[in-house]
Amino acid sequence: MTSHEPGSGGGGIRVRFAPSPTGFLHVGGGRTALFNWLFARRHGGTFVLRIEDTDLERSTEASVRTILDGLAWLGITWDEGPFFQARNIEAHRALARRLLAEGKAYHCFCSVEDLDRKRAAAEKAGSAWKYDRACLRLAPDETRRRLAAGEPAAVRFRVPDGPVAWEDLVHGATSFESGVIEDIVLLRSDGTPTYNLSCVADDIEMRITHVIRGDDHISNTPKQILLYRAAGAEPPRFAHLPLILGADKKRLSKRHGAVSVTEYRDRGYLPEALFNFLALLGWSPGDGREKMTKEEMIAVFTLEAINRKGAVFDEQKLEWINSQYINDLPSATIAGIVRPDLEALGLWSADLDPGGARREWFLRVLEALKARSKRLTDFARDVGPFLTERFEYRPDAVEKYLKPSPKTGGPGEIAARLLLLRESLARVEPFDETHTEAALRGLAEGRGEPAAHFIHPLRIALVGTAVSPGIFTILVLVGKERSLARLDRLAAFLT
RNA sequence: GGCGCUAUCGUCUAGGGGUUAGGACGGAUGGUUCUCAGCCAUCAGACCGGGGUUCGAAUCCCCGUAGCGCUACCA
Repeated sequence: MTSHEPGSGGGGIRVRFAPSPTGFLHVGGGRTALFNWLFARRHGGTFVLRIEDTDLERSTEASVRTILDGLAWLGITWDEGPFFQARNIEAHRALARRLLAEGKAYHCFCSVEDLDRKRAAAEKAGSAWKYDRACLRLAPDETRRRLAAGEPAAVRFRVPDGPVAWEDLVHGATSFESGVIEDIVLLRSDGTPTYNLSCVADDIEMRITHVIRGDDHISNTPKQILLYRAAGAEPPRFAHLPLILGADKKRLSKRHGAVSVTEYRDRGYLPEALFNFLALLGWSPGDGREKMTKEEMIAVFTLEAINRKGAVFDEQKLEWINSQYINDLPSATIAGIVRPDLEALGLWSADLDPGGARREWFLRVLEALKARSKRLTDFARDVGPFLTERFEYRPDAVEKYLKPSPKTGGPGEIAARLLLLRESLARVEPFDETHTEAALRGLAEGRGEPAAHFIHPLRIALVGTAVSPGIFTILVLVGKERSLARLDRLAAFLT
C-alpha cells in the first residue's frame, strides 16, 4: 500500500534475518531482526528467516529453538522460512564451480599451517598480511596434476582490482580499495562453502533486495559485492546498523551482563517494552515520541533515520519503558503473567482463577501494586503477604520503624500502640478505606500523636516491609480478620 | 600495523548554515503524602580539537585526535 519507492516494484522488497545458531538470540541480533521486520512491514515486503548453520561444529538445534522463541516472543514474525543454509550447500558449491570454470576463482593448495605461519611472520615484522596468491601463479598443468593426485585444495575467489563502492542506506557513500582485500576462500579444502559464498549465493537465490545487518559486516560487504558481480547478479542495497554497546562503549557482550532476549523475558520485561527500547536504540521517529506501538513505528520507519553511531544499552531506560507498559496492562493480564511464578511459590489457588471467589479481590491487589512495579517479577515478590501469613519482617523495615527512639519509645510502647489500634480497628464497620483511616487518625489525634506512629508499624505488621501501596489500601485488601491477627503477631514479636 | 566506521548533556536522541541547542532516561531540589513508587514543578548537564569556506559553522570541507569494528579454510 505504501510501497512506491524505487526498487519496490517488480516483486517488492525482500529482506532477511540470518542468525547463526551458535547460542541464544542476542539483543543485538534481536534489534537487527527488528529493523528488518519494521522495514519489511513498512513497505509491504517480505521478511525471510534464514538460519546460517554452515558451521556444523558450533551450530545446535537448541540454539535454533531459542532464537525462534526469542523472535516469536518479541513479536517478530517471518513470512518465509526458517530456511537452513546447510541444506543449500550444493547450490553454493555450484556457484564456486562456475566461478572456477570462468576463471574468476582458483584452486589453492596452501595449508592452513603454512598460511598461519606466514601471517604470524608478517605480523611480527609489523606489516599487514594478505594472501600472496602463491597458488594463482601455479601452472594449469600442475594444478590439474595435484588435484588428480587427490591433494586437498581450497577454492579462492580472485579479487579483481579497482575500487568497490556502495551507497549504504545508513552510512551513505562507502568505499574500499579492492587492493586491500585478499583472495577470499570460497570453498574450504574439505569442500564446504564459507560464509561469504553461502551468504551471497542464498541472497541471490532468495532474491533479497535489502541486506540490513550489523556494522561488523561492513568489511564483508565489498567482498560480497564483488561476488555478486562475478556471479552476474545485481547486488542488493545495504544498510549497516550501528552496534549495541556496553557502558564501556565496547560491543555489548556477556561480560556486560544480560545479553540474551530470553534472559530479559525471564527478568520480567514485557516483549513490547524490549521491542520499543531496542527500536529506539539507534532509531527515532524524529518527533520526540518514545513510547510507540509497532504499528506506530511501522508507519514512520525509514532506514535513513537510523543513527550511524553505536548506542549504549541503558538498562535503566529499559526499566522505565517497561514500567510504562506495565502501567498500561489490565490487572487481569498481569494475573495471567504472574500466575506461573505464584504457582511455583505455592501461592496460587483455584479461587484466584477467572470466575473464582477471590478473583476480583486479587485483581485489586495487583492493581495496587502496579504503579510501583518496574518489572513483572516485582509482583511475585510483593504479592506474597496478601496471599499467605508466611512472610518475614524485613530487617531494613524493622531497623527503620521498630527501633527504640525518643519519639516513638521502645518496643513496649510500639506494641501497646499496635494493640490500641487493633482494638479500634476491630470496631470499624464497614472495613473500608474511609472508615479505617478515620479510626486510625482519630486514635492518633486522641493521644496527641502523629498518625505516622501508628502507620509505619502497621505497615510492617501487614506486609513486613517499609514500602507498600497506600496503608489504608492494603489494610482493606488484607481484610479485617487477618489485619487484626497480624497486629497481634507483630505486638507479640515486639514483646 | 592495515582497512573501514563514528563523534551533540553521564546515557538514548532532536536539530543540519543565523535556535535561549529541544526532548527522554538517570541525577538534584521543592510540592502532594503514611512509606516507596507515581504525579506536578524547578534545576544542573552537551555540539572532540584545529584549520578552512562563509557576513555567520554544532551544522559544509580538510586535517588531527579519540573510540569502535574488521583484519580466519568463524559467521
